[in-house]
Amino acid sequence: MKNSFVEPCNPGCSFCFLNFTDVLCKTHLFAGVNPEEIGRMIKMVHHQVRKYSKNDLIAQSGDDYHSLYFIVEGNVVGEIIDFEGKVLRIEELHAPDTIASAFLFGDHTQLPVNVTALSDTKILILPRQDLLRLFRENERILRNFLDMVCNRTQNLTRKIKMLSLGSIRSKFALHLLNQLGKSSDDTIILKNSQSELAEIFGVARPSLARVIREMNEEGLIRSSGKTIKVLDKNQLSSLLN
Amino acid sequence: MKNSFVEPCNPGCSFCFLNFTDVLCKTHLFAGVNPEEIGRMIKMVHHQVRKYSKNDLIAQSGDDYHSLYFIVEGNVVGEIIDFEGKVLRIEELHAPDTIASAFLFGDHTQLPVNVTALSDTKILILPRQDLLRLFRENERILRNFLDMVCNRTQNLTRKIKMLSLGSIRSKFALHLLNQLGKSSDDTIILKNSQSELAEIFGVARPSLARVIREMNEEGLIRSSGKTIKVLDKNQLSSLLN
DNA sequence: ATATCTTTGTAACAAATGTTACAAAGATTA
DNA sequence: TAATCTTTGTAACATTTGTTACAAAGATAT
Repeated sequence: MKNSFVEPCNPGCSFCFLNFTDVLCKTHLFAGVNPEEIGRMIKMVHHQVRKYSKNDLIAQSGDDYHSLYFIVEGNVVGEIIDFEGKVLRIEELHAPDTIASAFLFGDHTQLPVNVTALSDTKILILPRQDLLRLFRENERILRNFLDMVCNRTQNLTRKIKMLSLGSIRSKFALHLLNQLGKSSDDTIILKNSQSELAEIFGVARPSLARVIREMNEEGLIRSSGKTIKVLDKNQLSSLLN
Repeated sequence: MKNSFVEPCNPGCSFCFLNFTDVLCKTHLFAGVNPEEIGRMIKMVHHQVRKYSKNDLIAQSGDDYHSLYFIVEGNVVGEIIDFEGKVLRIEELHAPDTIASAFLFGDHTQLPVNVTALSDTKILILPRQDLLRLFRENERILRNFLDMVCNRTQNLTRKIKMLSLGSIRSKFALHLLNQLGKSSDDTIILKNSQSELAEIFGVARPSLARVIREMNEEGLIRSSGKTIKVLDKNQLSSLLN
């Protein structure tokens, strides 16, 4: 595991991030920056690599999140603890994800979750001020960060649009119209199973199946398995009100 | 309306943004930057002020959004047009809002809506590259932009959490626990009417009223009007699974 | 081909939510 | 105070969705 050929970034550095520049250039933040340049950039600013063992607490709900945490090795989980001490909600992150980048700026920088190591994990830590310095030094890194947050905003917005639609019928209609948008053909081949779609919509699988059958009976679509032909686009889009 | 004392920012400038620095310093992006500095910064980069009359189309769905649009005067609306030409969804923006800042970066920079002037409107336009230049020149502006997008991400995430909860009961429980979070007292005074809450939750108002009555009957809460005392915090939080 | 697993289709019933309508209680204004 | 408007509480009924269970159809591995 340990790479004995890597010189530490400075004489006091006991466990150097330079072991992980190949991982870092796979993160969104450093995409398109070559490993040498990443090394040069990070050496310029304050940084730290920390090792955690399985089940170690990496960060605690309520902590002020003033540094960006990159997972360079391992897996972590975000958990909310309720009043009784029970675990409530879980999101898993894997190596080369970035932890909670949306909480590094904005009015509330307190973490909303406990972050725990699921396996032996190594984290590169960059203080907020030093990340800002990287933004000034390398516009590509700034662009990458802006792309990350804007992409997330767009995804969240899409998800809210989906969840805001009242009925299963309208959620499915939105999904069909989105898939249709690209091609001029009226036939769609679903990429997800019914179970997956039901999960995305936040509904029960048999309920989705029933709605699909009803839409067939009413002549809105003609479906068989994953292949669906849209027969009445206008009526579908009128479901989105 | 016209301020005859303002010198244009350059000799070729027919309608100068310098009329609006007092508006711009109220935008999130330029918050904390004084009007003189805003003037100095914007003069350095490409920019444009455009006037629109009521009902003018400002930007069209599908347009590549390569410049940031500031509303310095007036009101606009974002609309989605369906296959039949009917207007589907509406969001209003007012003077000093910024239009669609989440679509200036990321993988998809095509606008998802038509933007139309609701009244006589003036828009300051800053190309993406020039906004990036402002970010390099003034860290406060960069911080403001990062704060804006991160705040939005946090809000959207909260909203998704709310919408993902299946039942009205659990949505109301989450709302109560959020309000409670700050104070150590167990009594809450709701800030919204039932109708507003129902709107936020995306449910029907009488349905919410029914759920509140049931939670009273079961001894979870004791409510009368907008005053609610939480009696069983543990059971409330167990609704969030 | 057989066995096994996953996906899809369906039905019966339970539970939750929406709809509509109206009355009571507060709040506001003349 | 009276009149009016808004908010809240409630009931009856319709509609939608969830739950559970099972069968049929595909897919995959042996």
